[in-house]
Amino acid sequence: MEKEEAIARIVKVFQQYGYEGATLTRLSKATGLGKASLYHHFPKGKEEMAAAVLNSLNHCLEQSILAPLRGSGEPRERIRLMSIKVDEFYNCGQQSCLLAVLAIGESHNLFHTQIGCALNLWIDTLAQVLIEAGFNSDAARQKAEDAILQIQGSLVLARGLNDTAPFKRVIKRLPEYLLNP
Amino acid sequence: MEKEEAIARIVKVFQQYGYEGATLTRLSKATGLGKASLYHHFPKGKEEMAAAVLNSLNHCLEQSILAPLRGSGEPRERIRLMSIKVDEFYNCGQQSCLLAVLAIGESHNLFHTQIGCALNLWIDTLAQVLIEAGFNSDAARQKAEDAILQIQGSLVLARGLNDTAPFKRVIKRLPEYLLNP
DNA sequence: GTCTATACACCGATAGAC
DNA sequence: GTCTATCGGTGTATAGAC
Repeated sequence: MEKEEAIARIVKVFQQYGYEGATLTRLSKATGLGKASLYHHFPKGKEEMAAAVLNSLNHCLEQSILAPLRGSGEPRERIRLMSIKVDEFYNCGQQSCLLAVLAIGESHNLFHTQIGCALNLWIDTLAQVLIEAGFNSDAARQKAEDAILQIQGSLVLARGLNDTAPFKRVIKRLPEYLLNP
Repeated sequence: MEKEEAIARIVKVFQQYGYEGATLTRLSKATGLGKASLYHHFPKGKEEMAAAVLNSLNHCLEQSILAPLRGSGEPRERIRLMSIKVDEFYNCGQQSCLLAVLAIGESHNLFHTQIGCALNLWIDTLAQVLIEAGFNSDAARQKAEDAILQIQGSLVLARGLNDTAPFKRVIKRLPEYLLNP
């Protein structure tokens, strides 16, 4: 599908500029399509593009992060794999999280349900691994929430300090942090 | 000063909508001033308003968070006080961090230096307290960075999950987290 | 399916009366 | 110091040719 490539480029525009800053002009330049062509693929315009972008993100999250977590190996190995995939997913900390960016401005009202679902799904899936690793339900949920929280915080700091070191540090210690009692 | 009150209202618009979403119409409604009146107070328009908002934030950060950290009491007591002030500062997790919001979109290019300085100042001041508490320089810096990272991450999660619990949890355990070896 | 041309609303910004 | 009125530019969205 060529549409997948277009969506991938649209994702980057929303990530970098946020919902309000992702203008049709920028989206047009990023995809190489004219404005009218964008409306051919996304009849409801920008809102539909953002929805498609969130669907794409859910798909990527599922394929590259959640699927490994639900795998059949040792919990420690699955978490190690997730860390690697998270590192790839955010390009070593150089990219903002779309879920966090779209939680600001008008897009918050439009998509807060889907944003919440995506975050919760990630947390729940990670918590399940921790339960398998021997933690009780509450501790697992809290640790999982904490892991996502640290990933998000490290992305904010990486952007704010213009230095990916905080992200790299969080990713590196993630398996140890999650599995230590 | 009445201008302080106007800036306080402008802050909330930038927090909620981001730089691109903070339109003059919204800023006008929020302050009760006409567009032309806003230009009387901020001749360079929106960019100057955002700069004023960042100055105001730096002032608030200094007064309510950094000053207590530089106080003369026990490190443990100063950090406890900071936690309380951070809780107030972000309205118990209901408000986004302006530094994080302005690090997205065009405002990132305009203000990334000031955003980085503000974050670094906070981290450095906190690290100094930890050094006084007995940590070596590297450990103190890392712990301080981690604390700010967790605060930022908890704000992202609070917004994304529409639940301030993650923020409250981070704030509650902050003193213990920072001072345990 | 893509383009050019265009419609209309809103944006940031300014002029000038009060 | 605030307002109304207005400017040029840009935003989203559409019409219609190819």
